[in-house]
Amino acid sequence: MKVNTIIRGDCIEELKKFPENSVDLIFADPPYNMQLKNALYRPNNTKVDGVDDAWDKFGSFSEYDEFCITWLKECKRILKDTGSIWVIGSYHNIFRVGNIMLNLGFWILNDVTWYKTNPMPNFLGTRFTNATETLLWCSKGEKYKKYTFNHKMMKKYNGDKQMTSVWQIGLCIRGERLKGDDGKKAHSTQKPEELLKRVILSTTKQGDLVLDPFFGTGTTGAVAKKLNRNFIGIERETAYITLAKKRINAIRVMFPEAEWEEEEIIK
Amino acid sequence: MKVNTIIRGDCIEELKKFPENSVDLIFADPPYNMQLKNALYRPNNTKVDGVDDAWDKFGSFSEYDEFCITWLKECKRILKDTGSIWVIGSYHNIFRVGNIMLNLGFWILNDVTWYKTNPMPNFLGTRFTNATETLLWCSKGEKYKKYTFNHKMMKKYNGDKQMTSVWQIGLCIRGERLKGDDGKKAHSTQKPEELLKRVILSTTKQGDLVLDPFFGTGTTGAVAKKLNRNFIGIERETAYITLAKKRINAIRVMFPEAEWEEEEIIK
DNA sequence: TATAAAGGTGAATCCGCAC
DNA sequence: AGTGCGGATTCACCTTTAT
Repeated sequence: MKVNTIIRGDCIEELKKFPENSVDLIFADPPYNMQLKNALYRPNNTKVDGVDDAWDKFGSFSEYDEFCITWLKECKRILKDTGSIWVIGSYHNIFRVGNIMLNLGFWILNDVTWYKTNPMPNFLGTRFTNATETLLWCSKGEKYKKYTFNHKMMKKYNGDKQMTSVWQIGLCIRGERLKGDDGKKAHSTQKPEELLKRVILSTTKQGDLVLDPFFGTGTTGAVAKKLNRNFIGIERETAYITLAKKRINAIRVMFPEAEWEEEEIIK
Repeated sequence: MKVNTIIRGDCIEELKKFPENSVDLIFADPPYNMQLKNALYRPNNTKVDGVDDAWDKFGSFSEYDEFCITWLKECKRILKDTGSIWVIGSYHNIFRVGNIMLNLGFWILNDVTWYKTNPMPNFLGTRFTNATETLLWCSKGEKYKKYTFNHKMMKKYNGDKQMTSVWQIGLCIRGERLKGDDGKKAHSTQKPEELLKRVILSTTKQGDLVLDPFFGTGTTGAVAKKLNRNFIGIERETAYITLAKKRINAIRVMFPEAEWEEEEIIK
């Protein structure tokens, strides 16, 4: 299988082509099915640039469920017994996704809270500021206990204290946020590299294969490369693929944390 | 309906006796179905006193689901159109509960993260420290928009900054933790009063009726009384009821925050 | 009496292998 | 599938005991 590449195509169709037990880690950032109805305005009357992409539209819960059941089933099939899977979502979709994953036999290891240091406030004062997204980290099933978890490395990364399931990380903004030719954000839901860094650093070894079925602008690939991991991305939209390729090819720097693992291997 | 009382009986049977549209707020802390298998020991060889109560045992996911569908349906029926419901859970159950609530038409307003300041570590280094529980705050449905939310009060309570969906609160320990005659914790999952304080303060008015279908040792009732709200608790176990009654009868002090609302009403 | 050391504990899906 | 055992493993508090 060719690695460090982006496959252009439909997520489900492409996942079906993977052999069983072939992937070490899956990171999935699926559509959230946000069900946004009306435009949202800030107090100063400027419009909030929300997620209204066609790919985030589903007709009903069951349509969204069907979609998730299908791609998650394929993920389970192609995941190695020692592998694990991460899925990120918000309250709009994570309870449906989590329920499906449990029904498919995935075994939840942690529900990690991405605690945003700079969330968008609730302008109308109708709710608490929605300051989190949730990452579900799961092994292939209850009996698969040999999943990779670099406990000591994450402890070191966290200042010699065991890392908790709450990760305080800022939104992906400014220089890190990819812009299109029009100067606007190229992807509506680009994730911060720090998030992927913790995911990949904690649950893979160097040389492992990381698969991202919703590759977008390639944050997973960029971080995998910086950490000496192999990656495969699946993405439908050519515009995203173009940006991701450019981004990943430009990477020359390695995160120093990638070397920490070597120490463990030598020891 | 008699308020400020504890009903002894089965949660579902008792909920069925409530009239429609009669309750302002529901706080539910249902069994989590933790599925604990073996004993767990700390590195110093002391045994962790885990949750092994009979009330937390369910035969299967579908058995647990059926239970939750039934009591949540009743909750929806008896909730006022201006009311809202909170359900707390961990990753063991919250994805099933959340999925069911969505299917029943509840409308998620926030998924609040209880970020524990002093969680129990993962002793064997097999996962991240599980540092959170999740509270789902929902209105009766998408079209019910007149739910109570004391935005200004919570902002004041939070040092004049809008409160976010992440609440850093310690575990219920020491003096606050109710003990039995044997000196051991009376209830295995007693919640901190600070958690209920934020729930009741933010989403009810003085004099409102708060219902807790899994009353336990009565944290909801105690906080409701301190905040000048009425409460009804449903609880099956006599031992818990005895403790809760004693606890609530002993309360003479009011949380000063209860008075804040009067200011709003006067204004 | 003051300070230090030791002990207790919390909604926890917490190991791996040999026999 | 169950049992037994060697070995690696923890954070923030507060309470109790020791120096």
